[in-house]
Amino acid sequence: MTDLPDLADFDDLAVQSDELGAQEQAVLSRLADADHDLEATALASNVFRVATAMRRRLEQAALRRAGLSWTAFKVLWVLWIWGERETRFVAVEADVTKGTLTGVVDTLAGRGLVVRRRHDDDRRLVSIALTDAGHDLITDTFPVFNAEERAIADLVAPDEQAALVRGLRHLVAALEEDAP
Amino acid sequence: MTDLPDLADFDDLAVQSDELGAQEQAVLSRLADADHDLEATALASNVFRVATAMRRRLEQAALRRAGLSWTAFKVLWVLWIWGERETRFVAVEADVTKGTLTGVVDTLAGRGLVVRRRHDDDRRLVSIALTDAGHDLITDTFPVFNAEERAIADLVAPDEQAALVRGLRHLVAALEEDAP
DNA sequence: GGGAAATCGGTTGGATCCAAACGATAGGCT
DNA sequence: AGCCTATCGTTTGGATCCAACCGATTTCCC
Repeated sequence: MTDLPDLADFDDLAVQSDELGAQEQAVLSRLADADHDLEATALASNVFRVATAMRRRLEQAALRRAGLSWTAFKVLWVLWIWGERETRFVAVEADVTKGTLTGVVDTLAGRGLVVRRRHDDDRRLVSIALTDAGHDLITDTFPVFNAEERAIADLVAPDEQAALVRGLRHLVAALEEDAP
Repeated sequence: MTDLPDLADFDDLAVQSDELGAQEQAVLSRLADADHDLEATALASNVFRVATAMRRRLEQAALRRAGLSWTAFKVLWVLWIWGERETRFVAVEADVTKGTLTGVVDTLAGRGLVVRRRHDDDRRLVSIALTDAGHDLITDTFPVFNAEERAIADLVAPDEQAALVRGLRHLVAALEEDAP
């Protein structure tokens, strides 16, 4: 097989702006002549790149030391915010399926961070609550997490940050309203 | 145990704007008195909510029918954009670890969608390429995926979409530059 | 030429993640 | 009272996901 080119070989691709990363440049090259919507791709791909980079930073800076996965943290946080809640509610708030939540709660319960309680009257329902250890862990971890959120937010100017939040809220609302 | 409150019980929480969802309202209630940066939380949480909702829509509308997971699709797409590439390159572009990529490529190779080739000269290296079947699948799937990206982008006004993309690109660049 | 360090892709162990199905339970209707 | 439908949380099967580690290979230095 012939020698494979280096990524740097693509620096000479025509671009719309020097803001674009190499991946977007390659996409332009590949798709520009075709019936593809690059602006739409730009929105989606940049949302995902931001989300992935932010999550990685937050996991490294705040969750690793606490030994928490992303979703485990979200579950503790939802219970901290809302108090003892039923499984179906926590799954919605943590944005995972009930099946996934069962597994994550198994892990947290195994560490003594949460407990499950069967509902007295409707025995289909199970509620989940933080233990003292779980409460201590989330109150220790959240400030570190929030400080890193602040550090990330400070990477852009205040007015741009506000504009981003506004636009993202509009998009979230529209996505949730437009859901089938 | 006492009756657990309904989610609707929280509608009376004081809020900054009727744009806020119930979760942001609960966060305000819980955290507003404490040493927490809600604006920073707003940026991060809205990025993640948009990313999760978009991914769900794109998976439902375009990837499910093709039987592709999110990362499987990304791998096919990266190989389609860049051509045959080494494992280390594809892992970076698809934004997963080499270990994860190995598993995903196992799955795709098992379906006859990609092949692995050992490098002639440097026998540490393995490159991955689309098969004809893989090429057909990505060229069939991507237009559907892109149309859904367009439908999502059209949920906000063109000027707001442009502002979002610009802000997100700045944040991506800043995050990647600020990485340790 | 030989040894040390670095890199590569893959393996290990354990956790997450989903859709679909299941058993248990509740509510409505006849 | 009995049957049917719906809901709940869990289980199943299989895929993804990571950090850490491993064997194989390459490169560099003495």
